[in-house]
This record gives sequence, C-alpha cells and structure tokens, in this order.
Amino acid sequence: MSYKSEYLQTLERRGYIHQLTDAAAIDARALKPGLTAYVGFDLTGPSLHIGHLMSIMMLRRLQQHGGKPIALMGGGTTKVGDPSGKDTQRQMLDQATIDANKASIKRVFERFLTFGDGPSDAIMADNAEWLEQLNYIDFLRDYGRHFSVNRMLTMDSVRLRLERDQPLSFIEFNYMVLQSYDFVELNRRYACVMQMGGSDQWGNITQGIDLGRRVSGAELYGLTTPLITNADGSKMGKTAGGAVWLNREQLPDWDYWQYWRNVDDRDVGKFLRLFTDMPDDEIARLESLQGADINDAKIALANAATTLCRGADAAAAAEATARATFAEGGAGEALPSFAISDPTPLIDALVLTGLAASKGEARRKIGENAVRIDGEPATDPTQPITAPAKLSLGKKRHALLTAG
RNA sequence: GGAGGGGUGGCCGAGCGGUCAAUGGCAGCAGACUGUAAAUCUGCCGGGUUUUCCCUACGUUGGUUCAAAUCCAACCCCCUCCA
Repeated sequence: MSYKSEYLQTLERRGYIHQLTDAAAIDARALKPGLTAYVGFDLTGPSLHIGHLMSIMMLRRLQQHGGKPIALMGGGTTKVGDPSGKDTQRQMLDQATIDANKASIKRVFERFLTFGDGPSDAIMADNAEWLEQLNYIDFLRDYGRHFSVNRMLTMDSVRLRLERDQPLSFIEFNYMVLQSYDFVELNRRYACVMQMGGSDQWGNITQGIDLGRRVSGAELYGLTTPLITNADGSKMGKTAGGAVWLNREQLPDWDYWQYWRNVDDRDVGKFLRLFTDMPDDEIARLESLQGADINDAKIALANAATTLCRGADAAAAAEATARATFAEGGAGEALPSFAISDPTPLIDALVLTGLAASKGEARRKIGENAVRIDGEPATDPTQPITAPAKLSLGKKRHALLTAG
C-alpha cells in the first residue's frame, strides 16, 4: 500500500504499522493538519518500560508530522484491569499507588512530546476524570446497550481466557467497555479521531470505533503497532533485572544505555528506525556494517535512544564510561558506585554492590573465576577490599567502591 | 448447595512416607570462543556457614509417624459438571 500522507509513509517505512481500520480514510485525514490521536497507558507501575516505547514513539511521530497527540493516563481503567494478553487478574491497586504511579509516569512523556495549548501541542488526559463520574444505570442505558455480549465473547482478550479455562471476572470483562467509552469521550472533548496501540489492543480499539459511530455518529479510526520481538524470538525489553524502565529512578542511565548497546546484531536497524529519530540514510549506512563494526551502530543506537529518553548528557556520560570501562579496561564515572568506610570482605562487597544476590552466590561466582578486583582475578572470598576499587562480575557487570 | 479434579521453587511440570532443597524443561548467571553480538560447549542456579551442618520451602492450620511435598482432618482458593 502506498500512502499519500507523509505521516503514514513514515510510519510504514519505519515499521510501525500492523493494522489500520481504514487506511485510505486515515491517509486522507493525515493530509490535513491537526490529526488528533491518542494512546492509553495503564498506571500499574511507577514507570513505563521499553514495551511502551512503541506507543510513545507513535505519539512522537504524530507530533512530528503536525498532528496532535493525546497521552491518556488510565487513572480510571487501571482500577478495572485490562484482561488482554493476561492469564490472571492483576492485583488491585489502591488510589494512593495509582496517583503515585501517574505522577511518576507523566514525567517521561515530557521528554518525548511537547505539551501546550498550540494546535499540535500534546495533551495529557486522565480517564478518571470522566469514568469516576459515571452513574451505573445511566451508563448502562446510554452505552451498555450498544455492546453485544455475543461479540465481546469472541474478542481475543476474553476468548483466550475462556478457552484456557482461566478465570475472567466481571470487572475485567468491563474493561473494553470503559476503553471504548474513553475513545468517545476524547472525541467529544478534543476531537480525537484515532486510537493507537499495540496489536493486542485491536479489539478494544474497534469496539470504541463502533461505539463512537453509534452514539454520536463520529467516524473514528484505529491503528495498531506490531509486537516487537528480539531477533531470537523473545519478547523485547526483558533483561536480567526485569523490565527496562524508562524512568531514571527505576533504571539508571548507564543500564538504559547498556540495554541498547547490547541488542542482537540483527535488531540494530529495526530498533534505530523505531526508537530513534535518525534519518533513513544514516540508518542504512549503520545497518550495512559487518562483523565487529556493527558495534559502532550499536553505540549510535544507544546514544540516540538514551538521548531521547534520558537526555544527551546521560548518553554522553554512558558512552564515555563504556569506552573507559570496556575499551580501556578502566572505569567510568557512570558505573554504579557504592561507598564503604572500612575494608570490606570480598563476598560482602559483592552483595553490597548487587553483583551477587547472596553471599552463597558471591562465593560460587568467585569459585567460577568470574570475579575481578581492578581487573585482577580474585580467588579468596574473605579478601578485604579497600576503596577505591573496581569490582567486576563477568565481563559486563562492574561496580565502583569509593571511600565513604 | 452437590459431585469430581487441582493448588510444588521466576514460569511450566514430575514426585505421592525416608535415599527430596525436591527429576526434567524454560528463563537466568558465569566460564570457554568472540565483537560488551549470535550460535555452540561447560558449570552454576533457596538462604546461612568453619560445607557431608543448620535454617526456610511443596495453598493454610492442626494431626498420625522415629520420619511427610507425599497419609489423615479442617479451612482457603481455582477449574469442570450438576442444582
């Protein structure tokens, strides 16, 4: 399919498009300025992670092409819980946690989007604003009647749960109803005509489009992004420590940079297209590098992605530290640092720095010749360490001990 | 409410009175090889420790036994069918 709008051309070329509800209509609308679209985000944690980055980049691309992005905080829907792609109901969160999560999550958007009152400035909304006002009976009469349970039962989010004999509570069953209503409400308030999201959101999105047509005759659109996997087939964004968080409080800049620096060779081009603003020809050049030269492309990826999410200073510091640590065998200041006041036995230092989860593990790693102090292999678990020193576990994980 | 099935380590899934900290797979960590990649091979993979010792753990709480994840009772939760 060839698009007329620069917006869809870019999305297509960069690999963001999985499904469109009405490609021609969206294309036509994108030719005019002010296309308004939204993505919803649950507030289930204190930070979004790399798995959300696709959606965030979708909003960014929209803004880059003159559209108006809306980042919808799911202050209301988080209390209900989206069953899509899950086997079991999530733990219910209390209001204080949801509020704290929202405050924390909001911050990351300011790095990717420009907020304000201008025609293509981004808006942040929270569906708690309208969902918590709803009157149950009125809502059922005005909106509930437009939902076919027959059809809802065929949606993947519901059907898969039932087929696997996993429980699905009524509250979760209502999630798509509320999400559909969100779309209608955003259309009313902000003339939002498109909802975007991951491919697992297709059902929820099309339900919202139907609801909009029925209750207000609005013509709404949907666009989903493909599920991004690593070249080895695994789901993107999981590492040893868990999710790759976007917030600095949840994941230090150094680790964020390292995540991108260590992606599979085969993923470099794809990730550059999706998660950076780098021009196509530059990506093509980096992508054509062979063998060890691909490391240059990975550094470029890590710098660009980290600059977007954490700022140019963070990227530069991480790169400098990487060079000092890996290329020169020394240590850079962005490495995780821990203060010790007295000589500390090696195993305790390993636990303190988080390089080992327990003393037993620390002992085992020493036995496996995985531990080094200032680059020298260590074999005695009781050896006292005096700051300053660099502790290393394996080739990649390092920590600094400083006098304190 | 009735009948049946089930709840085991991050996940899946064996075990069904001692030899069980619990087979196997996945995930993870480390070593070798490399390029801070992939693939492959090897080791590790609850905690503590002076390492053939102690603690914690097989839904919860009690009980039987020299000894229980394994047997019994009650309770909680999940699934299926019936009402």
